[in-house]
Amino acid sequence: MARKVDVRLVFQRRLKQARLTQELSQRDLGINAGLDPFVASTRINRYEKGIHEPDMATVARLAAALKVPTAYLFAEDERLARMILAFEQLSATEKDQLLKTVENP
Amino acid sequence: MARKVDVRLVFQRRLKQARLTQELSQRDLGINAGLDPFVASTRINRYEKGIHEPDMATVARLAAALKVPTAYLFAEDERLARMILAFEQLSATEKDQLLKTVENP
DNA sequence: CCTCGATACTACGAAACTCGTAGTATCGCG
DNA sequence: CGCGATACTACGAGTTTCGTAGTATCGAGG
Repeated sequence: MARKVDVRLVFQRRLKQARLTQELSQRDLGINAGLDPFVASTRINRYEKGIHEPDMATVARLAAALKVPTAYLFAEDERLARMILAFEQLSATEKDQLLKTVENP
Repeated sequence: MARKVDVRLVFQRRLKQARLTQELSQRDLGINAGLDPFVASTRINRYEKGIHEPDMATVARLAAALKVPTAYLFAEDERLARMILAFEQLSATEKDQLLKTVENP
């Protein structure tokens, strides 16, 4: 029953890592996500450090600014995280095809 | 730029649907997620109706009670949602194999 | 039709949390 | 060292969620 890595830690890690991948400062990420430029740095910092939790709307805007699906930021399992990113790169038909093979036992 | 279905609506929908799939009442879902039995019904109801937002820790416990990955509850895209559920059913080696094929352009 | 149990839902004030403000600390480089 | 950019934080105000205490609705049985 134990062993559940806190989602908040997962969120922090994925947020920071995705930001660094996009080569954005905390401030610029916040601005790109539509936050007031005067508070962008402060708020992103608090989200990455786990001091505060953003609401869902903010999470979605962050994900958009980071060019990742919102779900990615909550993927505890590393393999699932990679799959989410890879899946997004596929065309609609490729997605359908992949689903067809994976969903059938 | 418009067209972003609110994540909150997605969350509400997936939460409710997953609960019905597990054939749980709002109350029982809350209890299974570790909420005080006296407030379980109230709180789950508010989450499903979008009146309040649960914090991340609560979301994770809800996902566990619903037997879905936390990320699933935030998957805006229907195909991605299905993929997340299907992916979880795979063995470790199957996941690795699938990733290998999908991650290579 | 009417009641009863279970399920779904809601108003209200108290408690908990995030917010903006106004900074300080640290890092990289000339 | 000094400067600009980036990272980080204490504090009170404002917002949000919380528990309490219900009411509304639905479905089956009498």
